[in-house]
Amino acid sequence: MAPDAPTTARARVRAELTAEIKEVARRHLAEHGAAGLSLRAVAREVGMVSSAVYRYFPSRDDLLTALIIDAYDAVGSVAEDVERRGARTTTARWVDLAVAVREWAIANPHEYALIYGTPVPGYRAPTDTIDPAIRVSMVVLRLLADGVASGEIAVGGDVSVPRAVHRDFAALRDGLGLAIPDAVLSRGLLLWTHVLGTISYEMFGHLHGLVSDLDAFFDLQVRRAAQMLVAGP
Amino acid sequence: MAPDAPTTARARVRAELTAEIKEVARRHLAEHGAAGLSLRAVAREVGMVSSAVYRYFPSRDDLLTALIIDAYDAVGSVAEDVERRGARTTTARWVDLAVAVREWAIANPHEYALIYGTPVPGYRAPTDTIDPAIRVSMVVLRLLADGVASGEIAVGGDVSVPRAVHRDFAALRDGLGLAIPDAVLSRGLLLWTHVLGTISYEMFGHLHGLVSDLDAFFDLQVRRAAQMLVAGP
DNA sequence: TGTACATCAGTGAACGCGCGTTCACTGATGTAC
DNA sequence: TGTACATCAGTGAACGCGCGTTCACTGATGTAC
Repeated sequence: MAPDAPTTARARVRAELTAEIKEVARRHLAEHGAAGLSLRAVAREVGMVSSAVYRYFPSRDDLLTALIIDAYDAVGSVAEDVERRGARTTTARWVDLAVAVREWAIANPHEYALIYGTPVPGYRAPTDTIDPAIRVSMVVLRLLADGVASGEIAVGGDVSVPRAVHRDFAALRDGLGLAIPDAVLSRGLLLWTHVLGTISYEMFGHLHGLVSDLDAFFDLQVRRAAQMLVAGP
Repeated sequence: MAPDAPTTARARVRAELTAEIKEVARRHLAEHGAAGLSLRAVAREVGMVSSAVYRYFPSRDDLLTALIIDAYDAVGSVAEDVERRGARTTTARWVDLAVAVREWAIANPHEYALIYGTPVPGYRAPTDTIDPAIRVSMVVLRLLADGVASGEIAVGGDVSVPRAVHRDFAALRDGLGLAIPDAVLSRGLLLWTHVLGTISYEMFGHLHGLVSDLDAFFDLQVRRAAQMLVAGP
């Protein structure tokens, strides 16, 4: 988190205020959405004049970027923490991971929307967001590789993957040094997309009126996804 | 579409202008997002003074509601049209349906975001949106029922569904008069969520840099989903 | 340890902009007799 | 077919608001000698 322990009093206050601005901005995000995030309103609540915020963030977009990075890091470390909690079966890991991500989303709906919802119009994500953005995916991919290595995930037979997709899969596999056959990669991505799709469906209100016990529904669907993952093909 | 053929010249002009306002608003939506949709900007482009728009839509939210209903109706009729194009195998219908929805999304990215992305903050959808909203789901559910009836979809054995979820599934089934066992309903929803999840992933930029041939990737994933759907359990 | 200077945080005013919505009004279109 | 009246579309000004960003400035904190 902190790159260096702040030495001087001024540096310490600066770090604290930066954190406070982000904290208030996160709350405003929750109330008015990303497009309605206003520097002036944040400044008002922090107790600064609006121009003072520019000492901390050079523009509104930079503040937004900081929030996006924090959100990716938050859900990323949630995922990593779950994985650290002991080595169990592939299906149990899958279910725990999905449940943890959903719980984070429910606890932080607007931060979820910020990273998995509609992109903020006019906003171009800088390259700083790439590394935090892939942390969750990395956890999923390691889970797939472990499952293949342990034999829990049945690789399955003849899945013909188009050449272009095979190249993408190979690049992903080799770039990360993870041994995941095309068939498993395809299946894993399919089922993980389902997990995030279900969370989005729930968060964005599409299950309203259809599903009454959302916890039970999610649990059921994620367990079935885990079964499909290991069963093959 | 039109509830009644407009009789008088005034009524005809009114219908035309209402359509034109929506058309311009749709374009603005595409450029600035839902939160940035401005009545004044739309009025300016239509060539009216801003207050004149209030003759057609009583508020900004009503204009937004009209756009949301139109978007649901557009993708709904795309789905229904695909289904009307002859009766074939369940897997072929599934793939065609998914591909058609994705093509609509690519052609109308901001209308897709409007209905499947982050909800507009502060906007509460009125009940008028419910019926158009479920058209696509209805097509999917009919496809599941047909697949079960024809025997193409293997029902599979012992899927234990929690009581609460079973009640929701039963309500859905009975409300629509479609014979879809719990196991198939669960699997169908799981895989359809994957389809929309993959489309959202692509539309919202999460596959950028990972997948180069998006058409081939989507095609592969959707075919695999179709196989999983019919295979059971 | 003390002083001189540089750096930084925060102020307050201003620029120029856009927004949704209301209201009294003019003039055109439609309707009833 | 012609006239009197009601309805409707569109105008233009106004209200009250909020926004991001810049800039010259004061005063406090940190640093080098």
